[in-house]
Amino acid sequence: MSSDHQLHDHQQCIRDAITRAEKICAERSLRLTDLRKRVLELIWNSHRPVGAYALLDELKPDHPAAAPPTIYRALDFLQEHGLVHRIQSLNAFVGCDDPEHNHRGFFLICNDCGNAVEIEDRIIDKTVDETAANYGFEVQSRTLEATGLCQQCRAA
Amino acid sequence: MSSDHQLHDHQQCIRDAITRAEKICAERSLRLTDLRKRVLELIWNSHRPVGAYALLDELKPDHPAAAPPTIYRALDFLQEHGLVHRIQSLNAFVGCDDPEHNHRGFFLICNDCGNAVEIEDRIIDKTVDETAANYGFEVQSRTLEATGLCQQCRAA
DNA sequence: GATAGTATGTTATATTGTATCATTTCATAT
DNA sequence: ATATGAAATGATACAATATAACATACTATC
Repeated sequence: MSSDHQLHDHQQCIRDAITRAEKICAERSLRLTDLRKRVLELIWNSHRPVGAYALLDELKPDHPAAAPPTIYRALDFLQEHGLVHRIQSLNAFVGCDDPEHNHRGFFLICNDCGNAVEIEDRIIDKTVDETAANYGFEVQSRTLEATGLCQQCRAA
Repeated sequence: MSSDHQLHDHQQCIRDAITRAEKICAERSLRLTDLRKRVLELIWNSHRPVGAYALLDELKPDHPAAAPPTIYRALDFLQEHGLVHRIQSLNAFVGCDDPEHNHRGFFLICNDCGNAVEIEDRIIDKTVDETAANYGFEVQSRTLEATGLCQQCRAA
């Protein structure tokens, strides 16, 4: 069945994300603790941005001591090393597909299904930096988030 | 003295913003009440994004009944009609220079002085929309905020 | 196994934002 | 001028998001 296949893909997707994280943390001598790994898994459970308190609720069953700082510290670590991104317009977090490459994503957030896809696009980054430079502004960080309808939801 | 001139410019800038707001509200049969006008003035007191609770504190002396909903309702009104914008990465608000023209700004936020400047740039908007379209995504709203150093602060 | 640095536990609190219902104000029609 | 309905504001309570501060536990290295 297709749903089995999807399910398999989904589980695989999470495992891949964890594998990438483990690789990076090993390379950089970072400690991907059980807690941090678990939070990363929970984030990857969907492609929707997830709020810190939603993660906390999901974490609590198998981690009763979890409190807000627990989550926020794990998220800080994961963000700091590019494993997750924060979606400013939603106060929520998504996994990063490509943590090896230091970057700031461009997020497409579907108003219908809620999924967020991250795009890396050098042209946009360049255009943004150059436009800012025209105003004498030196860009250090970018936040670029668009909401709208994803391909699937437009078709449906 | 230069500071006098600056002060004058600043006061003039606020008055201009209010004048623009009055014009727009008159044209559209909107009610720019004393409260809303006052909140808009407070926002224009600086070019820095201001938080809702900071506005509330500034409002309270001459408006003792003010409570969080007071501010948020005024901000909703002002945003809805393009008179102010929300800076998502700061949970704060800035006045809009060009409320006549329905748009989403591109904000340059200085990490040093805290000022935010709004740019309107059709090329960026177009690039964003087109890039999204390459992924089958139809953009409905954009959030574009860059932090860095403004011209003045780079020079200093 | 002592120690120093990192990570987590624990409690409390700060900050940001809404829900809800009561009251007042305002424009319009009568 | 007043009745009326819609819009705006008052007032109270609370929800949701995020951090401060200090105690304890873990882990790598010596």
